[in-house]
Order: sequence, then C-alpha cells, then structure tokens
Amino acid sequence: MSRVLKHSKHRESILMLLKEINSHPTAEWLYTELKKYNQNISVATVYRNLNQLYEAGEIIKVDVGDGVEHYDAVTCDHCHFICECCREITDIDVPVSQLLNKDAEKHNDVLITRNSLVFYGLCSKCK
Amino acid sequence: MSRVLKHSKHRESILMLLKEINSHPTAEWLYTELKKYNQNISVATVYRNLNQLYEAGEIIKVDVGDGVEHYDAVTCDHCHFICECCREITDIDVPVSQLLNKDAEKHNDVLITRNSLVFYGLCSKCK
DNA sequence: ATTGCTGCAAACTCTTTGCATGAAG
DNA sequence: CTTCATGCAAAGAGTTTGCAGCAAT
Repeated sequence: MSRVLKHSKHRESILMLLKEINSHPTAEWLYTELKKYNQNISVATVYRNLNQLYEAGEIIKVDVGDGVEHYDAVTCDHCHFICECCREITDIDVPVSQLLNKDAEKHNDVLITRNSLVFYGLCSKCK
Repeated sequence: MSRVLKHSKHRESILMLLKEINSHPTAEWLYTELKKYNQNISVATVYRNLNQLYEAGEIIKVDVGDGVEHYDAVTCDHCHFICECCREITDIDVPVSQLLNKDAEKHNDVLITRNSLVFYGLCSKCK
C-alpha cells in the first residue's frame, strides 16, 4: 500500500544533490546543504524524502558502522571503502565481489538477494 | 591510554554468555538474559563492558543494518547472513570472501585491514 | 589507598511521528 | 476537494555519561 508520490521540490532537490555529489552523505549533511538555498526546509522533510526515495528504489542506504545512515544515488551493486583515518567513504572496485552471492548460495541452503560489503583501512592519502 | 581492566563478575558473565550462545545478540538481549540471574545489573554496565571487550579485541560488533548493534564472540574473519523474513542472523560459509581484501588492494590504492560482509535473503526455513 | 566497576538517572544522537497548514493533482 | 507534502516540536529508540558509592588490586 504505497502512496502515490506527488511532485515535490524538496524531494527533487534531494535526489539531484545526491546525484551531483560523488559521495555518501548523511541526512544531516544534506539538510545543512539544502538549507543554504532554502531557509524553510526542515530535517524531518529530508528524512521523510530520503525514505521515500529509498522505498522507490532511487537511492540506497549505506551502513558503514558509524551509527549514522549514509545515502547513495548509485543504486547498482558496488562496495564501499571507509578510511579509518579520515573517515571518507568511497566506492571501491573489487571484481571478486561479483562472485559472492553465487558462492554463498552454493555453500549454504539460502536464497541471497543482496549483500553489503564494506572495507576498512587506510586510503591513498592517509596510508 | 587504555585503562587496566580489573576483574569483574559482570564482564566475565557477558563474555561467557556471548561465547555460549551461538548467535549475535544485542546489548538489550544480553541485559535481559543476565538480569534473570542478577536482578541488580543495569543496561549501562552491559554497554560499558561490551565496549571494553570490543576494545580488548575479545568480541566484535556486527552491523546488519537494523539500527542496533549486535555482538559476536567469534572474532576471526567470517561473514553473516540475515534472513529478511525471520530476521535471524547466522554465520555463513563463503570461500571466495577470503580473496576480497587482496583483490581490493590489487585494484585500488588503499590499505585494507578488515571488511564487513553481510548477505541478505531468505534462510532455509523461510524460503 | 588507589583506581576501576556499578547502578541509577539524565543526557545525547539520530530518526520518526503527530498535527495543523500548504501545495499538487 | 482530496490526497500528499511540509515545518515544527515532541517523542522514540539506542547508547553514552556523570556521579556517588562499592569492589578489586
């Protein structure tokens, strides 16, 4: 019973911003950024729209273990790397990861729909 | 500047319980369980001890994307599976996952120390 | 004696919700 | 004119922290 989404300036700009920037911001970051151009926007609106976009499959949530939800407009399968020094989150290219779901299903009696793979370490700048 | 840990009944029983059970409980679950045998224990104590055990490397934190921290006494590298139907978290055997860190380092200019790999889908009972 | 541990409650962070008003269809 | 979207403030969930007293070394 998902509702019909009406057009909304806020939702549009949240998605646009998320697509423009090449990072994985939090709701709070997006809110602060959007507030610069629209004094009226509230955090609740950002959270509500992010959840709607998530449910519509337009964005994904990225959990990197810092207790805060991060959002990503790149919805296709990919893994993330988080630098334990500068905390920056980046996409990372890991060819072998393509085999994971198949391999998991081969060795266990389960049905895999997706996975979440996050690497931790030091980025090129920090190492 | 980590403090010297003194012996504590609570810390001991938290670790014992975590090792005994073959699951990935939350702090709240551990608290409720321990409370059965010790009316006096408080949630804060459970959280404090879990963090100390984590910092001492005796347990790991498992983030499965449900907004609550799960704890695991199995500290060696392994991946988890979470059933989207019954929500149960289990260990899962995925041989290919052994190659991930090397593969990630090969294709990116980073230093990997660990990764977190969680699969989502339906378990044998639910599928 | 010194320092860590505990229970309790209060505080804190992140996120969601209720409600009255405004905008979209 | 019906339904969704919004701002605001309040409430929630999970976790941490301050403090005074207790336990371990």
